[in-house]
Amino acid sequence: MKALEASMNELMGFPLFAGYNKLQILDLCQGGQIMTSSHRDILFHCGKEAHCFGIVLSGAYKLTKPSPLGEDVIVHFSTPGEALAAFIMAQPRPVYPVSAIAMGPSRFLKIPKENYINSWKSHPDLIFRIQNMLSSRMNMLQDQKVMAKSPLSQKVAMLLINLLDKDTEQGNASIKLPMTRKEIADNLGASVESVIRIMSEWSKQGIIQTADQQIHVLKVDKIIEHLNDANLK
Amino acid sequence: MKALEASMNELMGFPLFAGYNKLQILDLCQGGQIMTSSHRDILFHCGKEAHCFGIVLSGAYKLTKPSPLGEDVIVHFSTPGEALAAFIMAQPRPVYPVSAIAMGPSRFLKIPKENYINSWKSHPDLIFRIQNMLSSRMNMLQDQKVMAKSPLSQKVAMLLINLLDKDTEQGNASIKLPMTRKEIADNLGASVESVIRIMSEWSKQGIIQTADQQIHVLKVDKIIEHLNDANLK
DNA sequence: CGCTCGGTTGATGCACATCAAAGGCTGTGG
DNA sequence: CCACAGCCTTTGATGTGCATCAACCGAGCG
Repeated sequence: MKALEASMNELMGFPLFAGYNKLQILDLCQGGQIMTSSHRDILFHCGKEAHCFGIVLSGAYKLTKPSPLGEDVIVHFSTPGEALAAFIMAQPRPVYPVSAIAMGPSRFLKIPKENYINSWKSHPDLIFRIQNMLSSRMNMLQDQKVMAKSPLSQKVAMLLINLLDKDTEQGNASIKLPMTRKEIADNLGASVESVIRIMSEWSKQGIIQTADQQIHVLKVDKIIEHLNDANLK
Repeated sequence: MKALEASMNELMGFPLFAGYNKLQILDLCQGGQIMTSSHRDILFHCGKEAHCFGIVLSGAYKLTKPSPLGEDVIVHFSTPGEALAAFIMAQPRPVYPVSAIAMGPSRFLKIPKENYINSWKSHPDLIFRIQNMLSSRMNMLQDQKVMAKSPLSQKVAMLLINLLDKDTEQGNASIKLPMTRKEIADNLGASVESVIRIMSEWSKQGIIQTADQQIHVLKVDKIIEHLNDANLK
């Protein structure tokens, strides 16, 4: 738990706080703490009562939920600038619907629930931005649901596209967060082996390339093409 | 499009407006129209610009989205009291992310977008209720995602439980909306035939019973048991 | 050096989708 | 009033995408 000031630059860069000045942000985040997590550290547990919400500062967190079969399913990947658990603060006695686990070293600004109910509530524009975040996350979930009957390779393609950083330069792009095949599988509801079979095929074809947990997409158009193609492979 | 007054009783009964009086509700809904839909009427189309949001008054609507394979996937079933498209009103130029189609005769209160941005926005409690609706819908989507690897029969069981009306009397309950097996399949990302095979088995065992599109669950505990059971069937 | 973790590959089987065919039911138009 | 077209349900036969099981390898690490 370090000083809030130190991360002010990051905070001011996030769309969530666009147009707010330093003082306003300090007020909104007062009493907040900066949590630094190592790889696989757990930020909060699914099912526990939620006293805080917060914002991802750096790195990434995966949001997981235990399946009836014991293994954890990854519901969402959260990247810097995203708000976590803000959506449930409006409930009388909120409970985390998922667990949050760090993927590599990450940092998180943890803010007390009271702030949301007191100061955030009186900023309708802020609440609207939260609402937009939430609705865009729901959209992603719906899009995934729509692909339920598509072949696994298309689901993988979709996931890659969604996670791509937009610094595309001539059809070349990469995914910032360190992601294992298992995590991809856990997100898609598939088995590791199946994901590997698909992705190593793409590696051979030079469409993607993995180095040190970082996935680079060399031929974005090929992936998109695959996404739209009716014929599988 | 009938007078708003006529449906005031319904509106006042919804949790969304709990604690609000007639005048306040009239103000919030001013300029609204009551749409009456017949079976399979389309309320709005996925992809069209959204000038209105609204509230389901009676009957039910299914929210669908076209899949890459052409067929429509059902993303959600909306029942009376639920708000539709309210979540996206905060966007500068909102577009319906799904289509809404009536299941049997239904009624819908259609409210202009401006109301949300003007009058609704200044009622933080109202916005919080909307946010809670949205987050509970997202929870359902997440729960479904978690069951991705479970056998189909458990997914069907889960769906039935979620749709059950809570007027349970000695393990007997029923689902209000008229639902075909195809709609269940379209919601679960399965084929009609598979759903039928599962449900007719349950019918034979006297666990459920269908009459005139209404599904009655005679032995709720059996369904719940099936949901938790590790062994499939 | 044993350990865990991530990736990879092959063999086998099963839960579903798919295809096909048929009967009941409702509404619609000639 | 009958014919016809849709829609919903059902049942059986056949095929397949992917899970599962079982190994094995290389790399980082205490």
